[in-house]
Amino acid sequence: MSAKRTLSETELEVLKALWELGSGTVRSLNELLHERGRRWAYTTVLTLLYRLESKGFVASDKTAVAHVFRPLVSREKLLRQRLTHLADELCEGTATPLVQALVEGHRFSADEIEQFRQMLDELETRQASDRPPRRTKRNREP
Amino acid sequence: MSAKRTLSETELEVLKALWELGSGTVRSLNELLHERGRRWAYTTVLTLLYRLESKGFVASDKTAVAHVFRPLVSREKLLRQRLTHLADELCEGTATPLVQALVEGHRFSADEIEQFRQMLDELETRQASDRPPRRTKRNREP
DNA sequence: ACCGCCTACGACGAGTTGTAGTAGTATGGC
DNA sequence: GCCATACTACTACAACTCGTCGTAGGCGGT
Repeated sequence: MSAKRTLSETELEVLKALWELGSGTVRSLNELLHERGRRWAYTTVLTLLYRLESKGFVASDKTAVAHVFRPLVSREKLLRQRLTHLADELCEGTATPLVQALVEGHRFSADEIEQFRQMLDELETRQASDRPPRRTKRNREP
Repeated sequence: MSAKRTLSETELEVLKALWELGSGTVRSLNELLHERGRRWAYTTVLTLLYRLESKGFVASDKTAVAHVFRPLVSREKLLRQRLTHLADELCEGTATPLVQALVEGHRFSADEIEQFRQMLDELETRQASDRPPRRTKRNREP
């Protein structure tokens, strides 16, 4: 129940497998991981899932005999979490230096750059019009 | 000599103090940290500096009696490093999802957005001249 | 020769990680 | 109804990291 924010290497690997499957039992996850080259004992995967659960990254449906695990955080959410953490750690919470470091540290194609421009456009109009509360994905009529 | 990439909380705190000072002895660093509320024994700071050194984040000039430590990585470099690691971990090395997560997860001012546009412009021209390998629909204009 | 500062190294308990084993429970086939 | 099987809950444990020093020994000034 203690929501810790750090994932070990192996825990992340299991979480990624879970993202791939959407959801699954220990067995199905272990099979997928086996294909990926991970030769783990069944209980090892189980342990990792427990740890993921106690850290708040996955949840399990325990109605069936074999519990079905599902991710509680998406890759995108985890990314946002990590980026926020990074901003807090190194930039007093501001994100601008992150953007800067990103564009300086990576080579983007012209297409990607164009895509970023569109993201900026969209962001701008959204923030300009969508002033009041908090945007969820519920869009009203077109 | 083993270049490890992880920094503990306290190690990062010392590194940040070192960034602030530019460079400094154990004593000067400890004084700064003391002002920041960190009540550490002298040798604690020394130990943390050793660990930072062995991980490749700082170096020391040992000619004087009191060794003078200096950072080997800037905040920007560390940021880039972390972002690259994040991309490798979660996005198979691609950085685009990071950009996406950044703009989705943070609220930027109009000024910042404008600034990002300029960064994109600059990036584009730099990459266009810097290297002519990839011909996409990049439309040049007079 | 002594004082004070400095470094090199060891230490140590708490927590995390990787990797299971085991004991006990529920279930489906006969 | 009973047994083999599959599954979970719990325990284990060595290696490693972290936070936090303590101590022994060297050197340069008075």
